[in-house]
Amino acid sequence: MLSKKTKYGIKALAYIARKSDRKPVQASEISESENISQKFLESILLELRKSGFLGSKKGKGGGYYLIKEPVDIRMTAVIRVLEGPIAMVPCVSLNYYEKCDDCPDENTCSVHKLMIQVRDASLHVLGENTLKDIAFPQ
Amino acid sequence: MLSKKTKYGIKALAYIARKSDRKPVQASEISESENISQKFLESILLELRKSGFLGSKKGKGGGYYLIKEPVDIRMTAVIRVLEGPIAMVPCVSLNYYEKCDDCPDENTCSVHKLMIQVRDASLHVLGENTLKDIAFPQ
DNA sequence: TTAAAACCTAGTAAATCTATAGGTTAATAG
DNA sequence: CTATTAACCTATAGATTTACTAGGTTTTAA
Repeated sequence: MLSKKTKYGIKALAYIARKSDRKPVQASEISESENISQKFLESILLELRKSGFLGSKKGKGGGYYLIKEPVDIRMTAVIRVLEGPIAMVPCVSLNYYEKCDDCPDENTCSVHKLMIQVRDASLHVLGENTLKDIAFPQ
Repeated sequence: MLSKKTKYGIKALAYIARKSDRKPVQASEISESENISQKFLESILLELRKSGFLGSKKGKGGGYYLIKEPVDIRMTAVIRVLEGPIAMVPCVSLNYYEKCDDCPDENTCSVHKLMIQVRDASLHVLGENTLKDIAFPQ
């Protein structure tokens, strides 16, 4: 399951992307428009800034703005930052690999092979979709 | 993320499927062989029995056995019973649909369309794979 | 009659999620 | 220079979920 944090984060990025003029967008505006608790959203936007998706400007007229073009932001990258691994088990995660306690050998694990397939399928979808695709659906 | 419960459940089913003679398999045997806490495993096997995947026999020589052929057990069905929805958000779940609090209109939600694609990709993989495929990998 | 194994109920420690509270700092407008 | 705005920061807390554990009861076979 996708956490609310990730969901809100994606929605916020899409909202900012849709405001094509490069003027900063305030957290309060996104919060109201997307029905997200403002304080919670602030922490998410902060995280997105720290991880290099957003820039920010303080004070009056300040807010958040995209640093890269929407077409250059893959959804894999966004989800990895906000949610963590895309894989359903750590032992098949490319970016957050962890060995399972219970498995002596991954190659003979019945779950392992299946989860690699699921991971690759998700990875394909999320890697093909960029922020542009989700902010401006056709 | 896949819960341990689901992971253990799949491993247990695969273990039982591999014992091709139809004699009941004890929880203790699976527990030892697959490194799963026995009590926890018992509760999982019980759930799998109640949901129609396994039959059971009490007393000495008792245990759990498959009710259907492995080839007739899709991984979608197993995961839905143990884990719940396959979709990453309830609003795109086929079997566990729920409306989002924050979304006035799903059709204009940027996350919605993306998550439908992810769901369909996962559904395809999990629907193509049966217990036979994961118990007897080639 | 004894042992084995499924079955049942309850509880619990730890982690995670979803925020909220209450401020500080920096930038802008007047 | 001052007031206002909005990002930034730290801490905390309630709710939920996860991953078990404890301690039994019931059924079956030898």
